[in-house]
Order: sequence, then structure tokens, then C-alpha cells
Amino acid sequence: MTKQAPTLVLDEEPPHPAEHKLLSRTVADWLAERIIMGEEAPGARLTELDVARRAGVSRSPVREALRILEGEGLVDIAPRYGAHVAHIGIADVEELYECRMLLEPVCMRLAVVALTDGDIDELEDVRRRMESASTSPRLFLSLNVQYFRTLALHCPNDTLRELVELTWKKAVRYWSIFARIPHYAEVSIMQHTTLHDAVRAGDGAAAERADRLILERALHEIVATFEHVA
Amino acid sequence: MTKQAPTLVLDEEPPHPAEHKLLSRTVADWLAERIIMGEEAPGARLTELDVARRAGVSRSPVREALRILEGEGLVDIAPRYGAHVAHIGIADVEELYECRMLLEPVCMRLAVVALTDGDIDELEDVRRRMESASTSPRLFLSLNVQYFRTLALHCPNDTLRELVELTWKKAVRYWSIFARIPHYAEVSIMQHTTLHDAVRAGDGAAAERADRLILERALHEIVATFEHVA
DNA sequence: GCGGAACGTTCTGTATACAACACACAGCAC
DNA sequence: GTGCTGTGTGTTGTATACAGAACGTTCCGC
Repeated sequence: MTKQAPTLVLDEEPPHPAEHKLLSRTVADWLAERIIMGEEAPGARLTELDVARRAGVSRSPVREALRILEGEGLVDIAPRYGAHVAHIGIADVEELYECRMLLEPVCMRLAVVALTDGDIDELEDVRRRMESASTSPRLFLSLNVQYFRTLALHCPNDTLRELVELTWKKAVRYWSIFARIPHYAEVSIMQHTTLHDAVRAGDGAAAERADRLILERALHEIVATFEHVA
Repeated sequence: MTKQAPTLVLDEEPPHPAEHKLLSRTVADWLAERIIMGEEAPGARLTELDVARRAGVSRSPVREALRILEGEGLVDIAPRYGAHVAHIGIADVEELYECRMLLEPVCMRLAVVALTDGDIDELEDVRRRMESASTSPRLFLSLNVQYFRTLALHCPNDTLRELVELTWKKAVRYWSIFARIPHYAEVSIMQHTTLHDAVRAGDGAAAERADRLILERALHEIVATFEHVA
């Protein structure tokens, strides 16, 4: 219902827009970054006390951070045992993309037909920055997500949007692989053009098709690269 | 939570199957039950200390329980403000069912083709108990979920299964409405027959169609009843 | 009477303390 | 040597203590 600007926070805003970042969220982001970048090995045990010491905080926010990360699929938690960095496997990627293909194209279709001219301008801007960031994989991926996130914000089905965003949070786990795909940005930009045209035309069906194609290609690329790497 | 089937990684699994129920989980279940049964009014504020006192525990497990319930969509949490019982609206139901229709039928299709004879026997048993429970809405709904859950357990795509289970956790919020639908069980059983036939025949495509029909009808019924009640 | 600021209450967020449990290893019996 | 048991260490789960923020109230100025 209430649209949020460029912040990535989900929803919610009773009294104050709550930009006051909680420690637990900060720790979660910090640890997520390390996991995504591969600085925490898959399968490695994450002791609350150890994480707390390294982050320079007490166990309380760390505990909450680990639960958050569990929800985002970055760690596994076993009761009375502790947290592990979640394993990364090619089967998981395929599963995740199968799910994304079910949800995301529909989300895009619904969002595109709800866009205003101002929204399209905003997307144009992100798109431009993507084009000029094709040499930095990390930045490109970040802008890519921002494009989709901005678009999804206009999906009238909030439940669907939240599910899609959940899949994105899980997908972020494989960025390290994307970053290794040669010429990923250039090819991605090309395919992205089809989606962007649909956005400008307000053509929901075309956007749905375009997103499905993008996902199919991304899965194909990542599987090939994964096999090449591992 | 995770199925943990054929992981080839060494991955030491939780030493004990962890039936040891944590206090936080107990509180979460207790509070969820109260919310579902309408004993906690939608929109009502849930103060950590108040819940803790009523549950007879300290704030720590309550805090975790509220986060769990937030993930399941039963409460909303705003930073530095607290938790509210999530509102229940007809728009949310429609959104949720739109999502379920995208995910669940595919999940059922994949599961049905993976069933063994033993699995089918187990489902037959649940089915029989459903037939004899048509007079108790609560029990019927519970068995209904058990049927689908048992089925979904065999979906080879764990990520999809988890997403589907997430939508179920959210859907449980509307049981109080289902329970008011006249003759719900009888009609439901009838439609359920189509699905069950597909299960026995191992016909994935038929199961997918059947589940889609079931969801469409359920949405229709719940919308009608909601308008009648509210 | 009305607006606004200072105050006080209440709650969350974080830190710390304590208890229960799990695992590893050493020592003993056989 | 093998298997069991008791102890020790480390970690999680829960309770409690403390600090700061948000909200309501009251009191003052006008």
C-alpha cells in the first residue's frame, strides 16, 4: 500500500520512517557481506560469541542477526548447536531460479502497468548508470538489483513483491559467481533493453516475457560458469 | 525445517534430531494459536513484557517468538516501536492466493511424479481421516494441511517447497473464516477427490490442474464469506 | 482557552549474568 | 586394546540489568 522510496526496508512506518538502523540489522548486513564475498567459508561454524567479538558487540544483536540471515538463507541454524554458513550448490541455484521464474515475471507484469511517467524517469536513470558501470561487476549487479527493486515496488500485490524480494535475498549468494562470468554486463544490458522497452511502453505482457528470458539466460550462464569454476 | 535428503557434503548434521522444543518456539506457537483463533485482536499491540508475563517467561524468548511470527506474517514489527497483530483484510487474502496459485500447483506436480507406493498409502490414510472429520472444521482443515504438507514433502525442489510452506503459514491466518463457510468440508472433499485421483495415478499435470481449481474455489468461497461476515 | 515545552512513564534495544546442555578427552575397568 | 564413564570446557538458551527513545501528560506562558 504505502510505497517506499529508494530504501530497501520492507514496509512499515507507524510513527517514524525508522531509518534508525538497528545493531542487529547492521551486524546482519556486515556478516551477509562477508558470506557473499566468500570471506566466511561455506559450512564454517558461526559461534555467537566469536561473531560478537569480531563485530565488537554483545551476543544479543548477533543472535538476532543470525536469525535474520537464516531467514534469508545465508546460514543454517540447528537448535542447541549453532549456526553454519549455508552451503552453496549448483542444485540450489537451479531450484532458486525455477522459483524466480514462477514469481518474478508476473511481478514485473503487474508492476509495469502501474508505472507513472515519474517512475519511468527514475528507471531510466538507473538504466543509464547501469550502462556506465559495465566494467565493475559488483556495481553493475547492485544497480541491476536496484532497477528490479524499484520496478517491483510498484507491484500492486505486496505479498508477491515480498516473496520476490525474498528470492533476491537468496540469489545474492551467487553474486560471486556472476562476477566471474565474462562479459556478463554487456550481454545483460542487451537483454535488459527488451525489458526496458516494455517498461517505457507500459507493456506488461512484454515485460513478463522479457524477464523470463533474462532469468533463463542468467541460469544458463551461472550453471556453465559454476561447472567451469567448481 | 530443512529436509536434508541427499546432500553429498560432509556437513555434520544436528547431532540430535532436535525434538527439544525451545521456549521461543513454544511461545511462538502459543501466541500464533491465540492470534489465529482471534483471541488477540488484529491491530492490537503486543508488548514484549506483557506477552512475557502472560506466557510466564522472560523477554528473551518472547522477543525471538515475535520475530518468528513476523516472518510468518502474523505480526508486524516496527523498529523501536513494537509488535502489532497483523491486520486481516480481504485484499491480503486475494494477494496471498494469487501467489499460491503461482507456486503450489507446480509444487504439487513435481511432488506427485516423485511419489512411491508407500507415500501414496500414507496419503490415502490422511484422506480417509479427512472424510470422517467433515463435521469438525478445525480438525478437517488441519488434516487438509497435513495432506498437502505430506505431498509437498516429496517435491524435489526444496526451495519451492519452503516458499509454498511459507504461504501456508500465512494462509493459516484465515482459518477462522474458512471455519464459517457452510458445508465447506463436503465440497472441499469433492474437489479433493480430483487431486487424490491424480496422486494415485501419478499424473503430475492433472494434479497441477486440480490444485489450481481447489485454490480458485477456496479464494472464491473465502471472498464471499468475508463479505458476508465483515 | 490554547500552544508548546519540560517532565515522567513505558517500552524497546543492548549488554551481561547464569543455567543447561553437548561434545571431547582422559582415565578406568575389563 | 576396547569400551564405558566421569569430568572439563565451550556454546547455546534464558533471565535480568541498564540506557536511550518514543509517547502521553502536565504545567506554564500567552
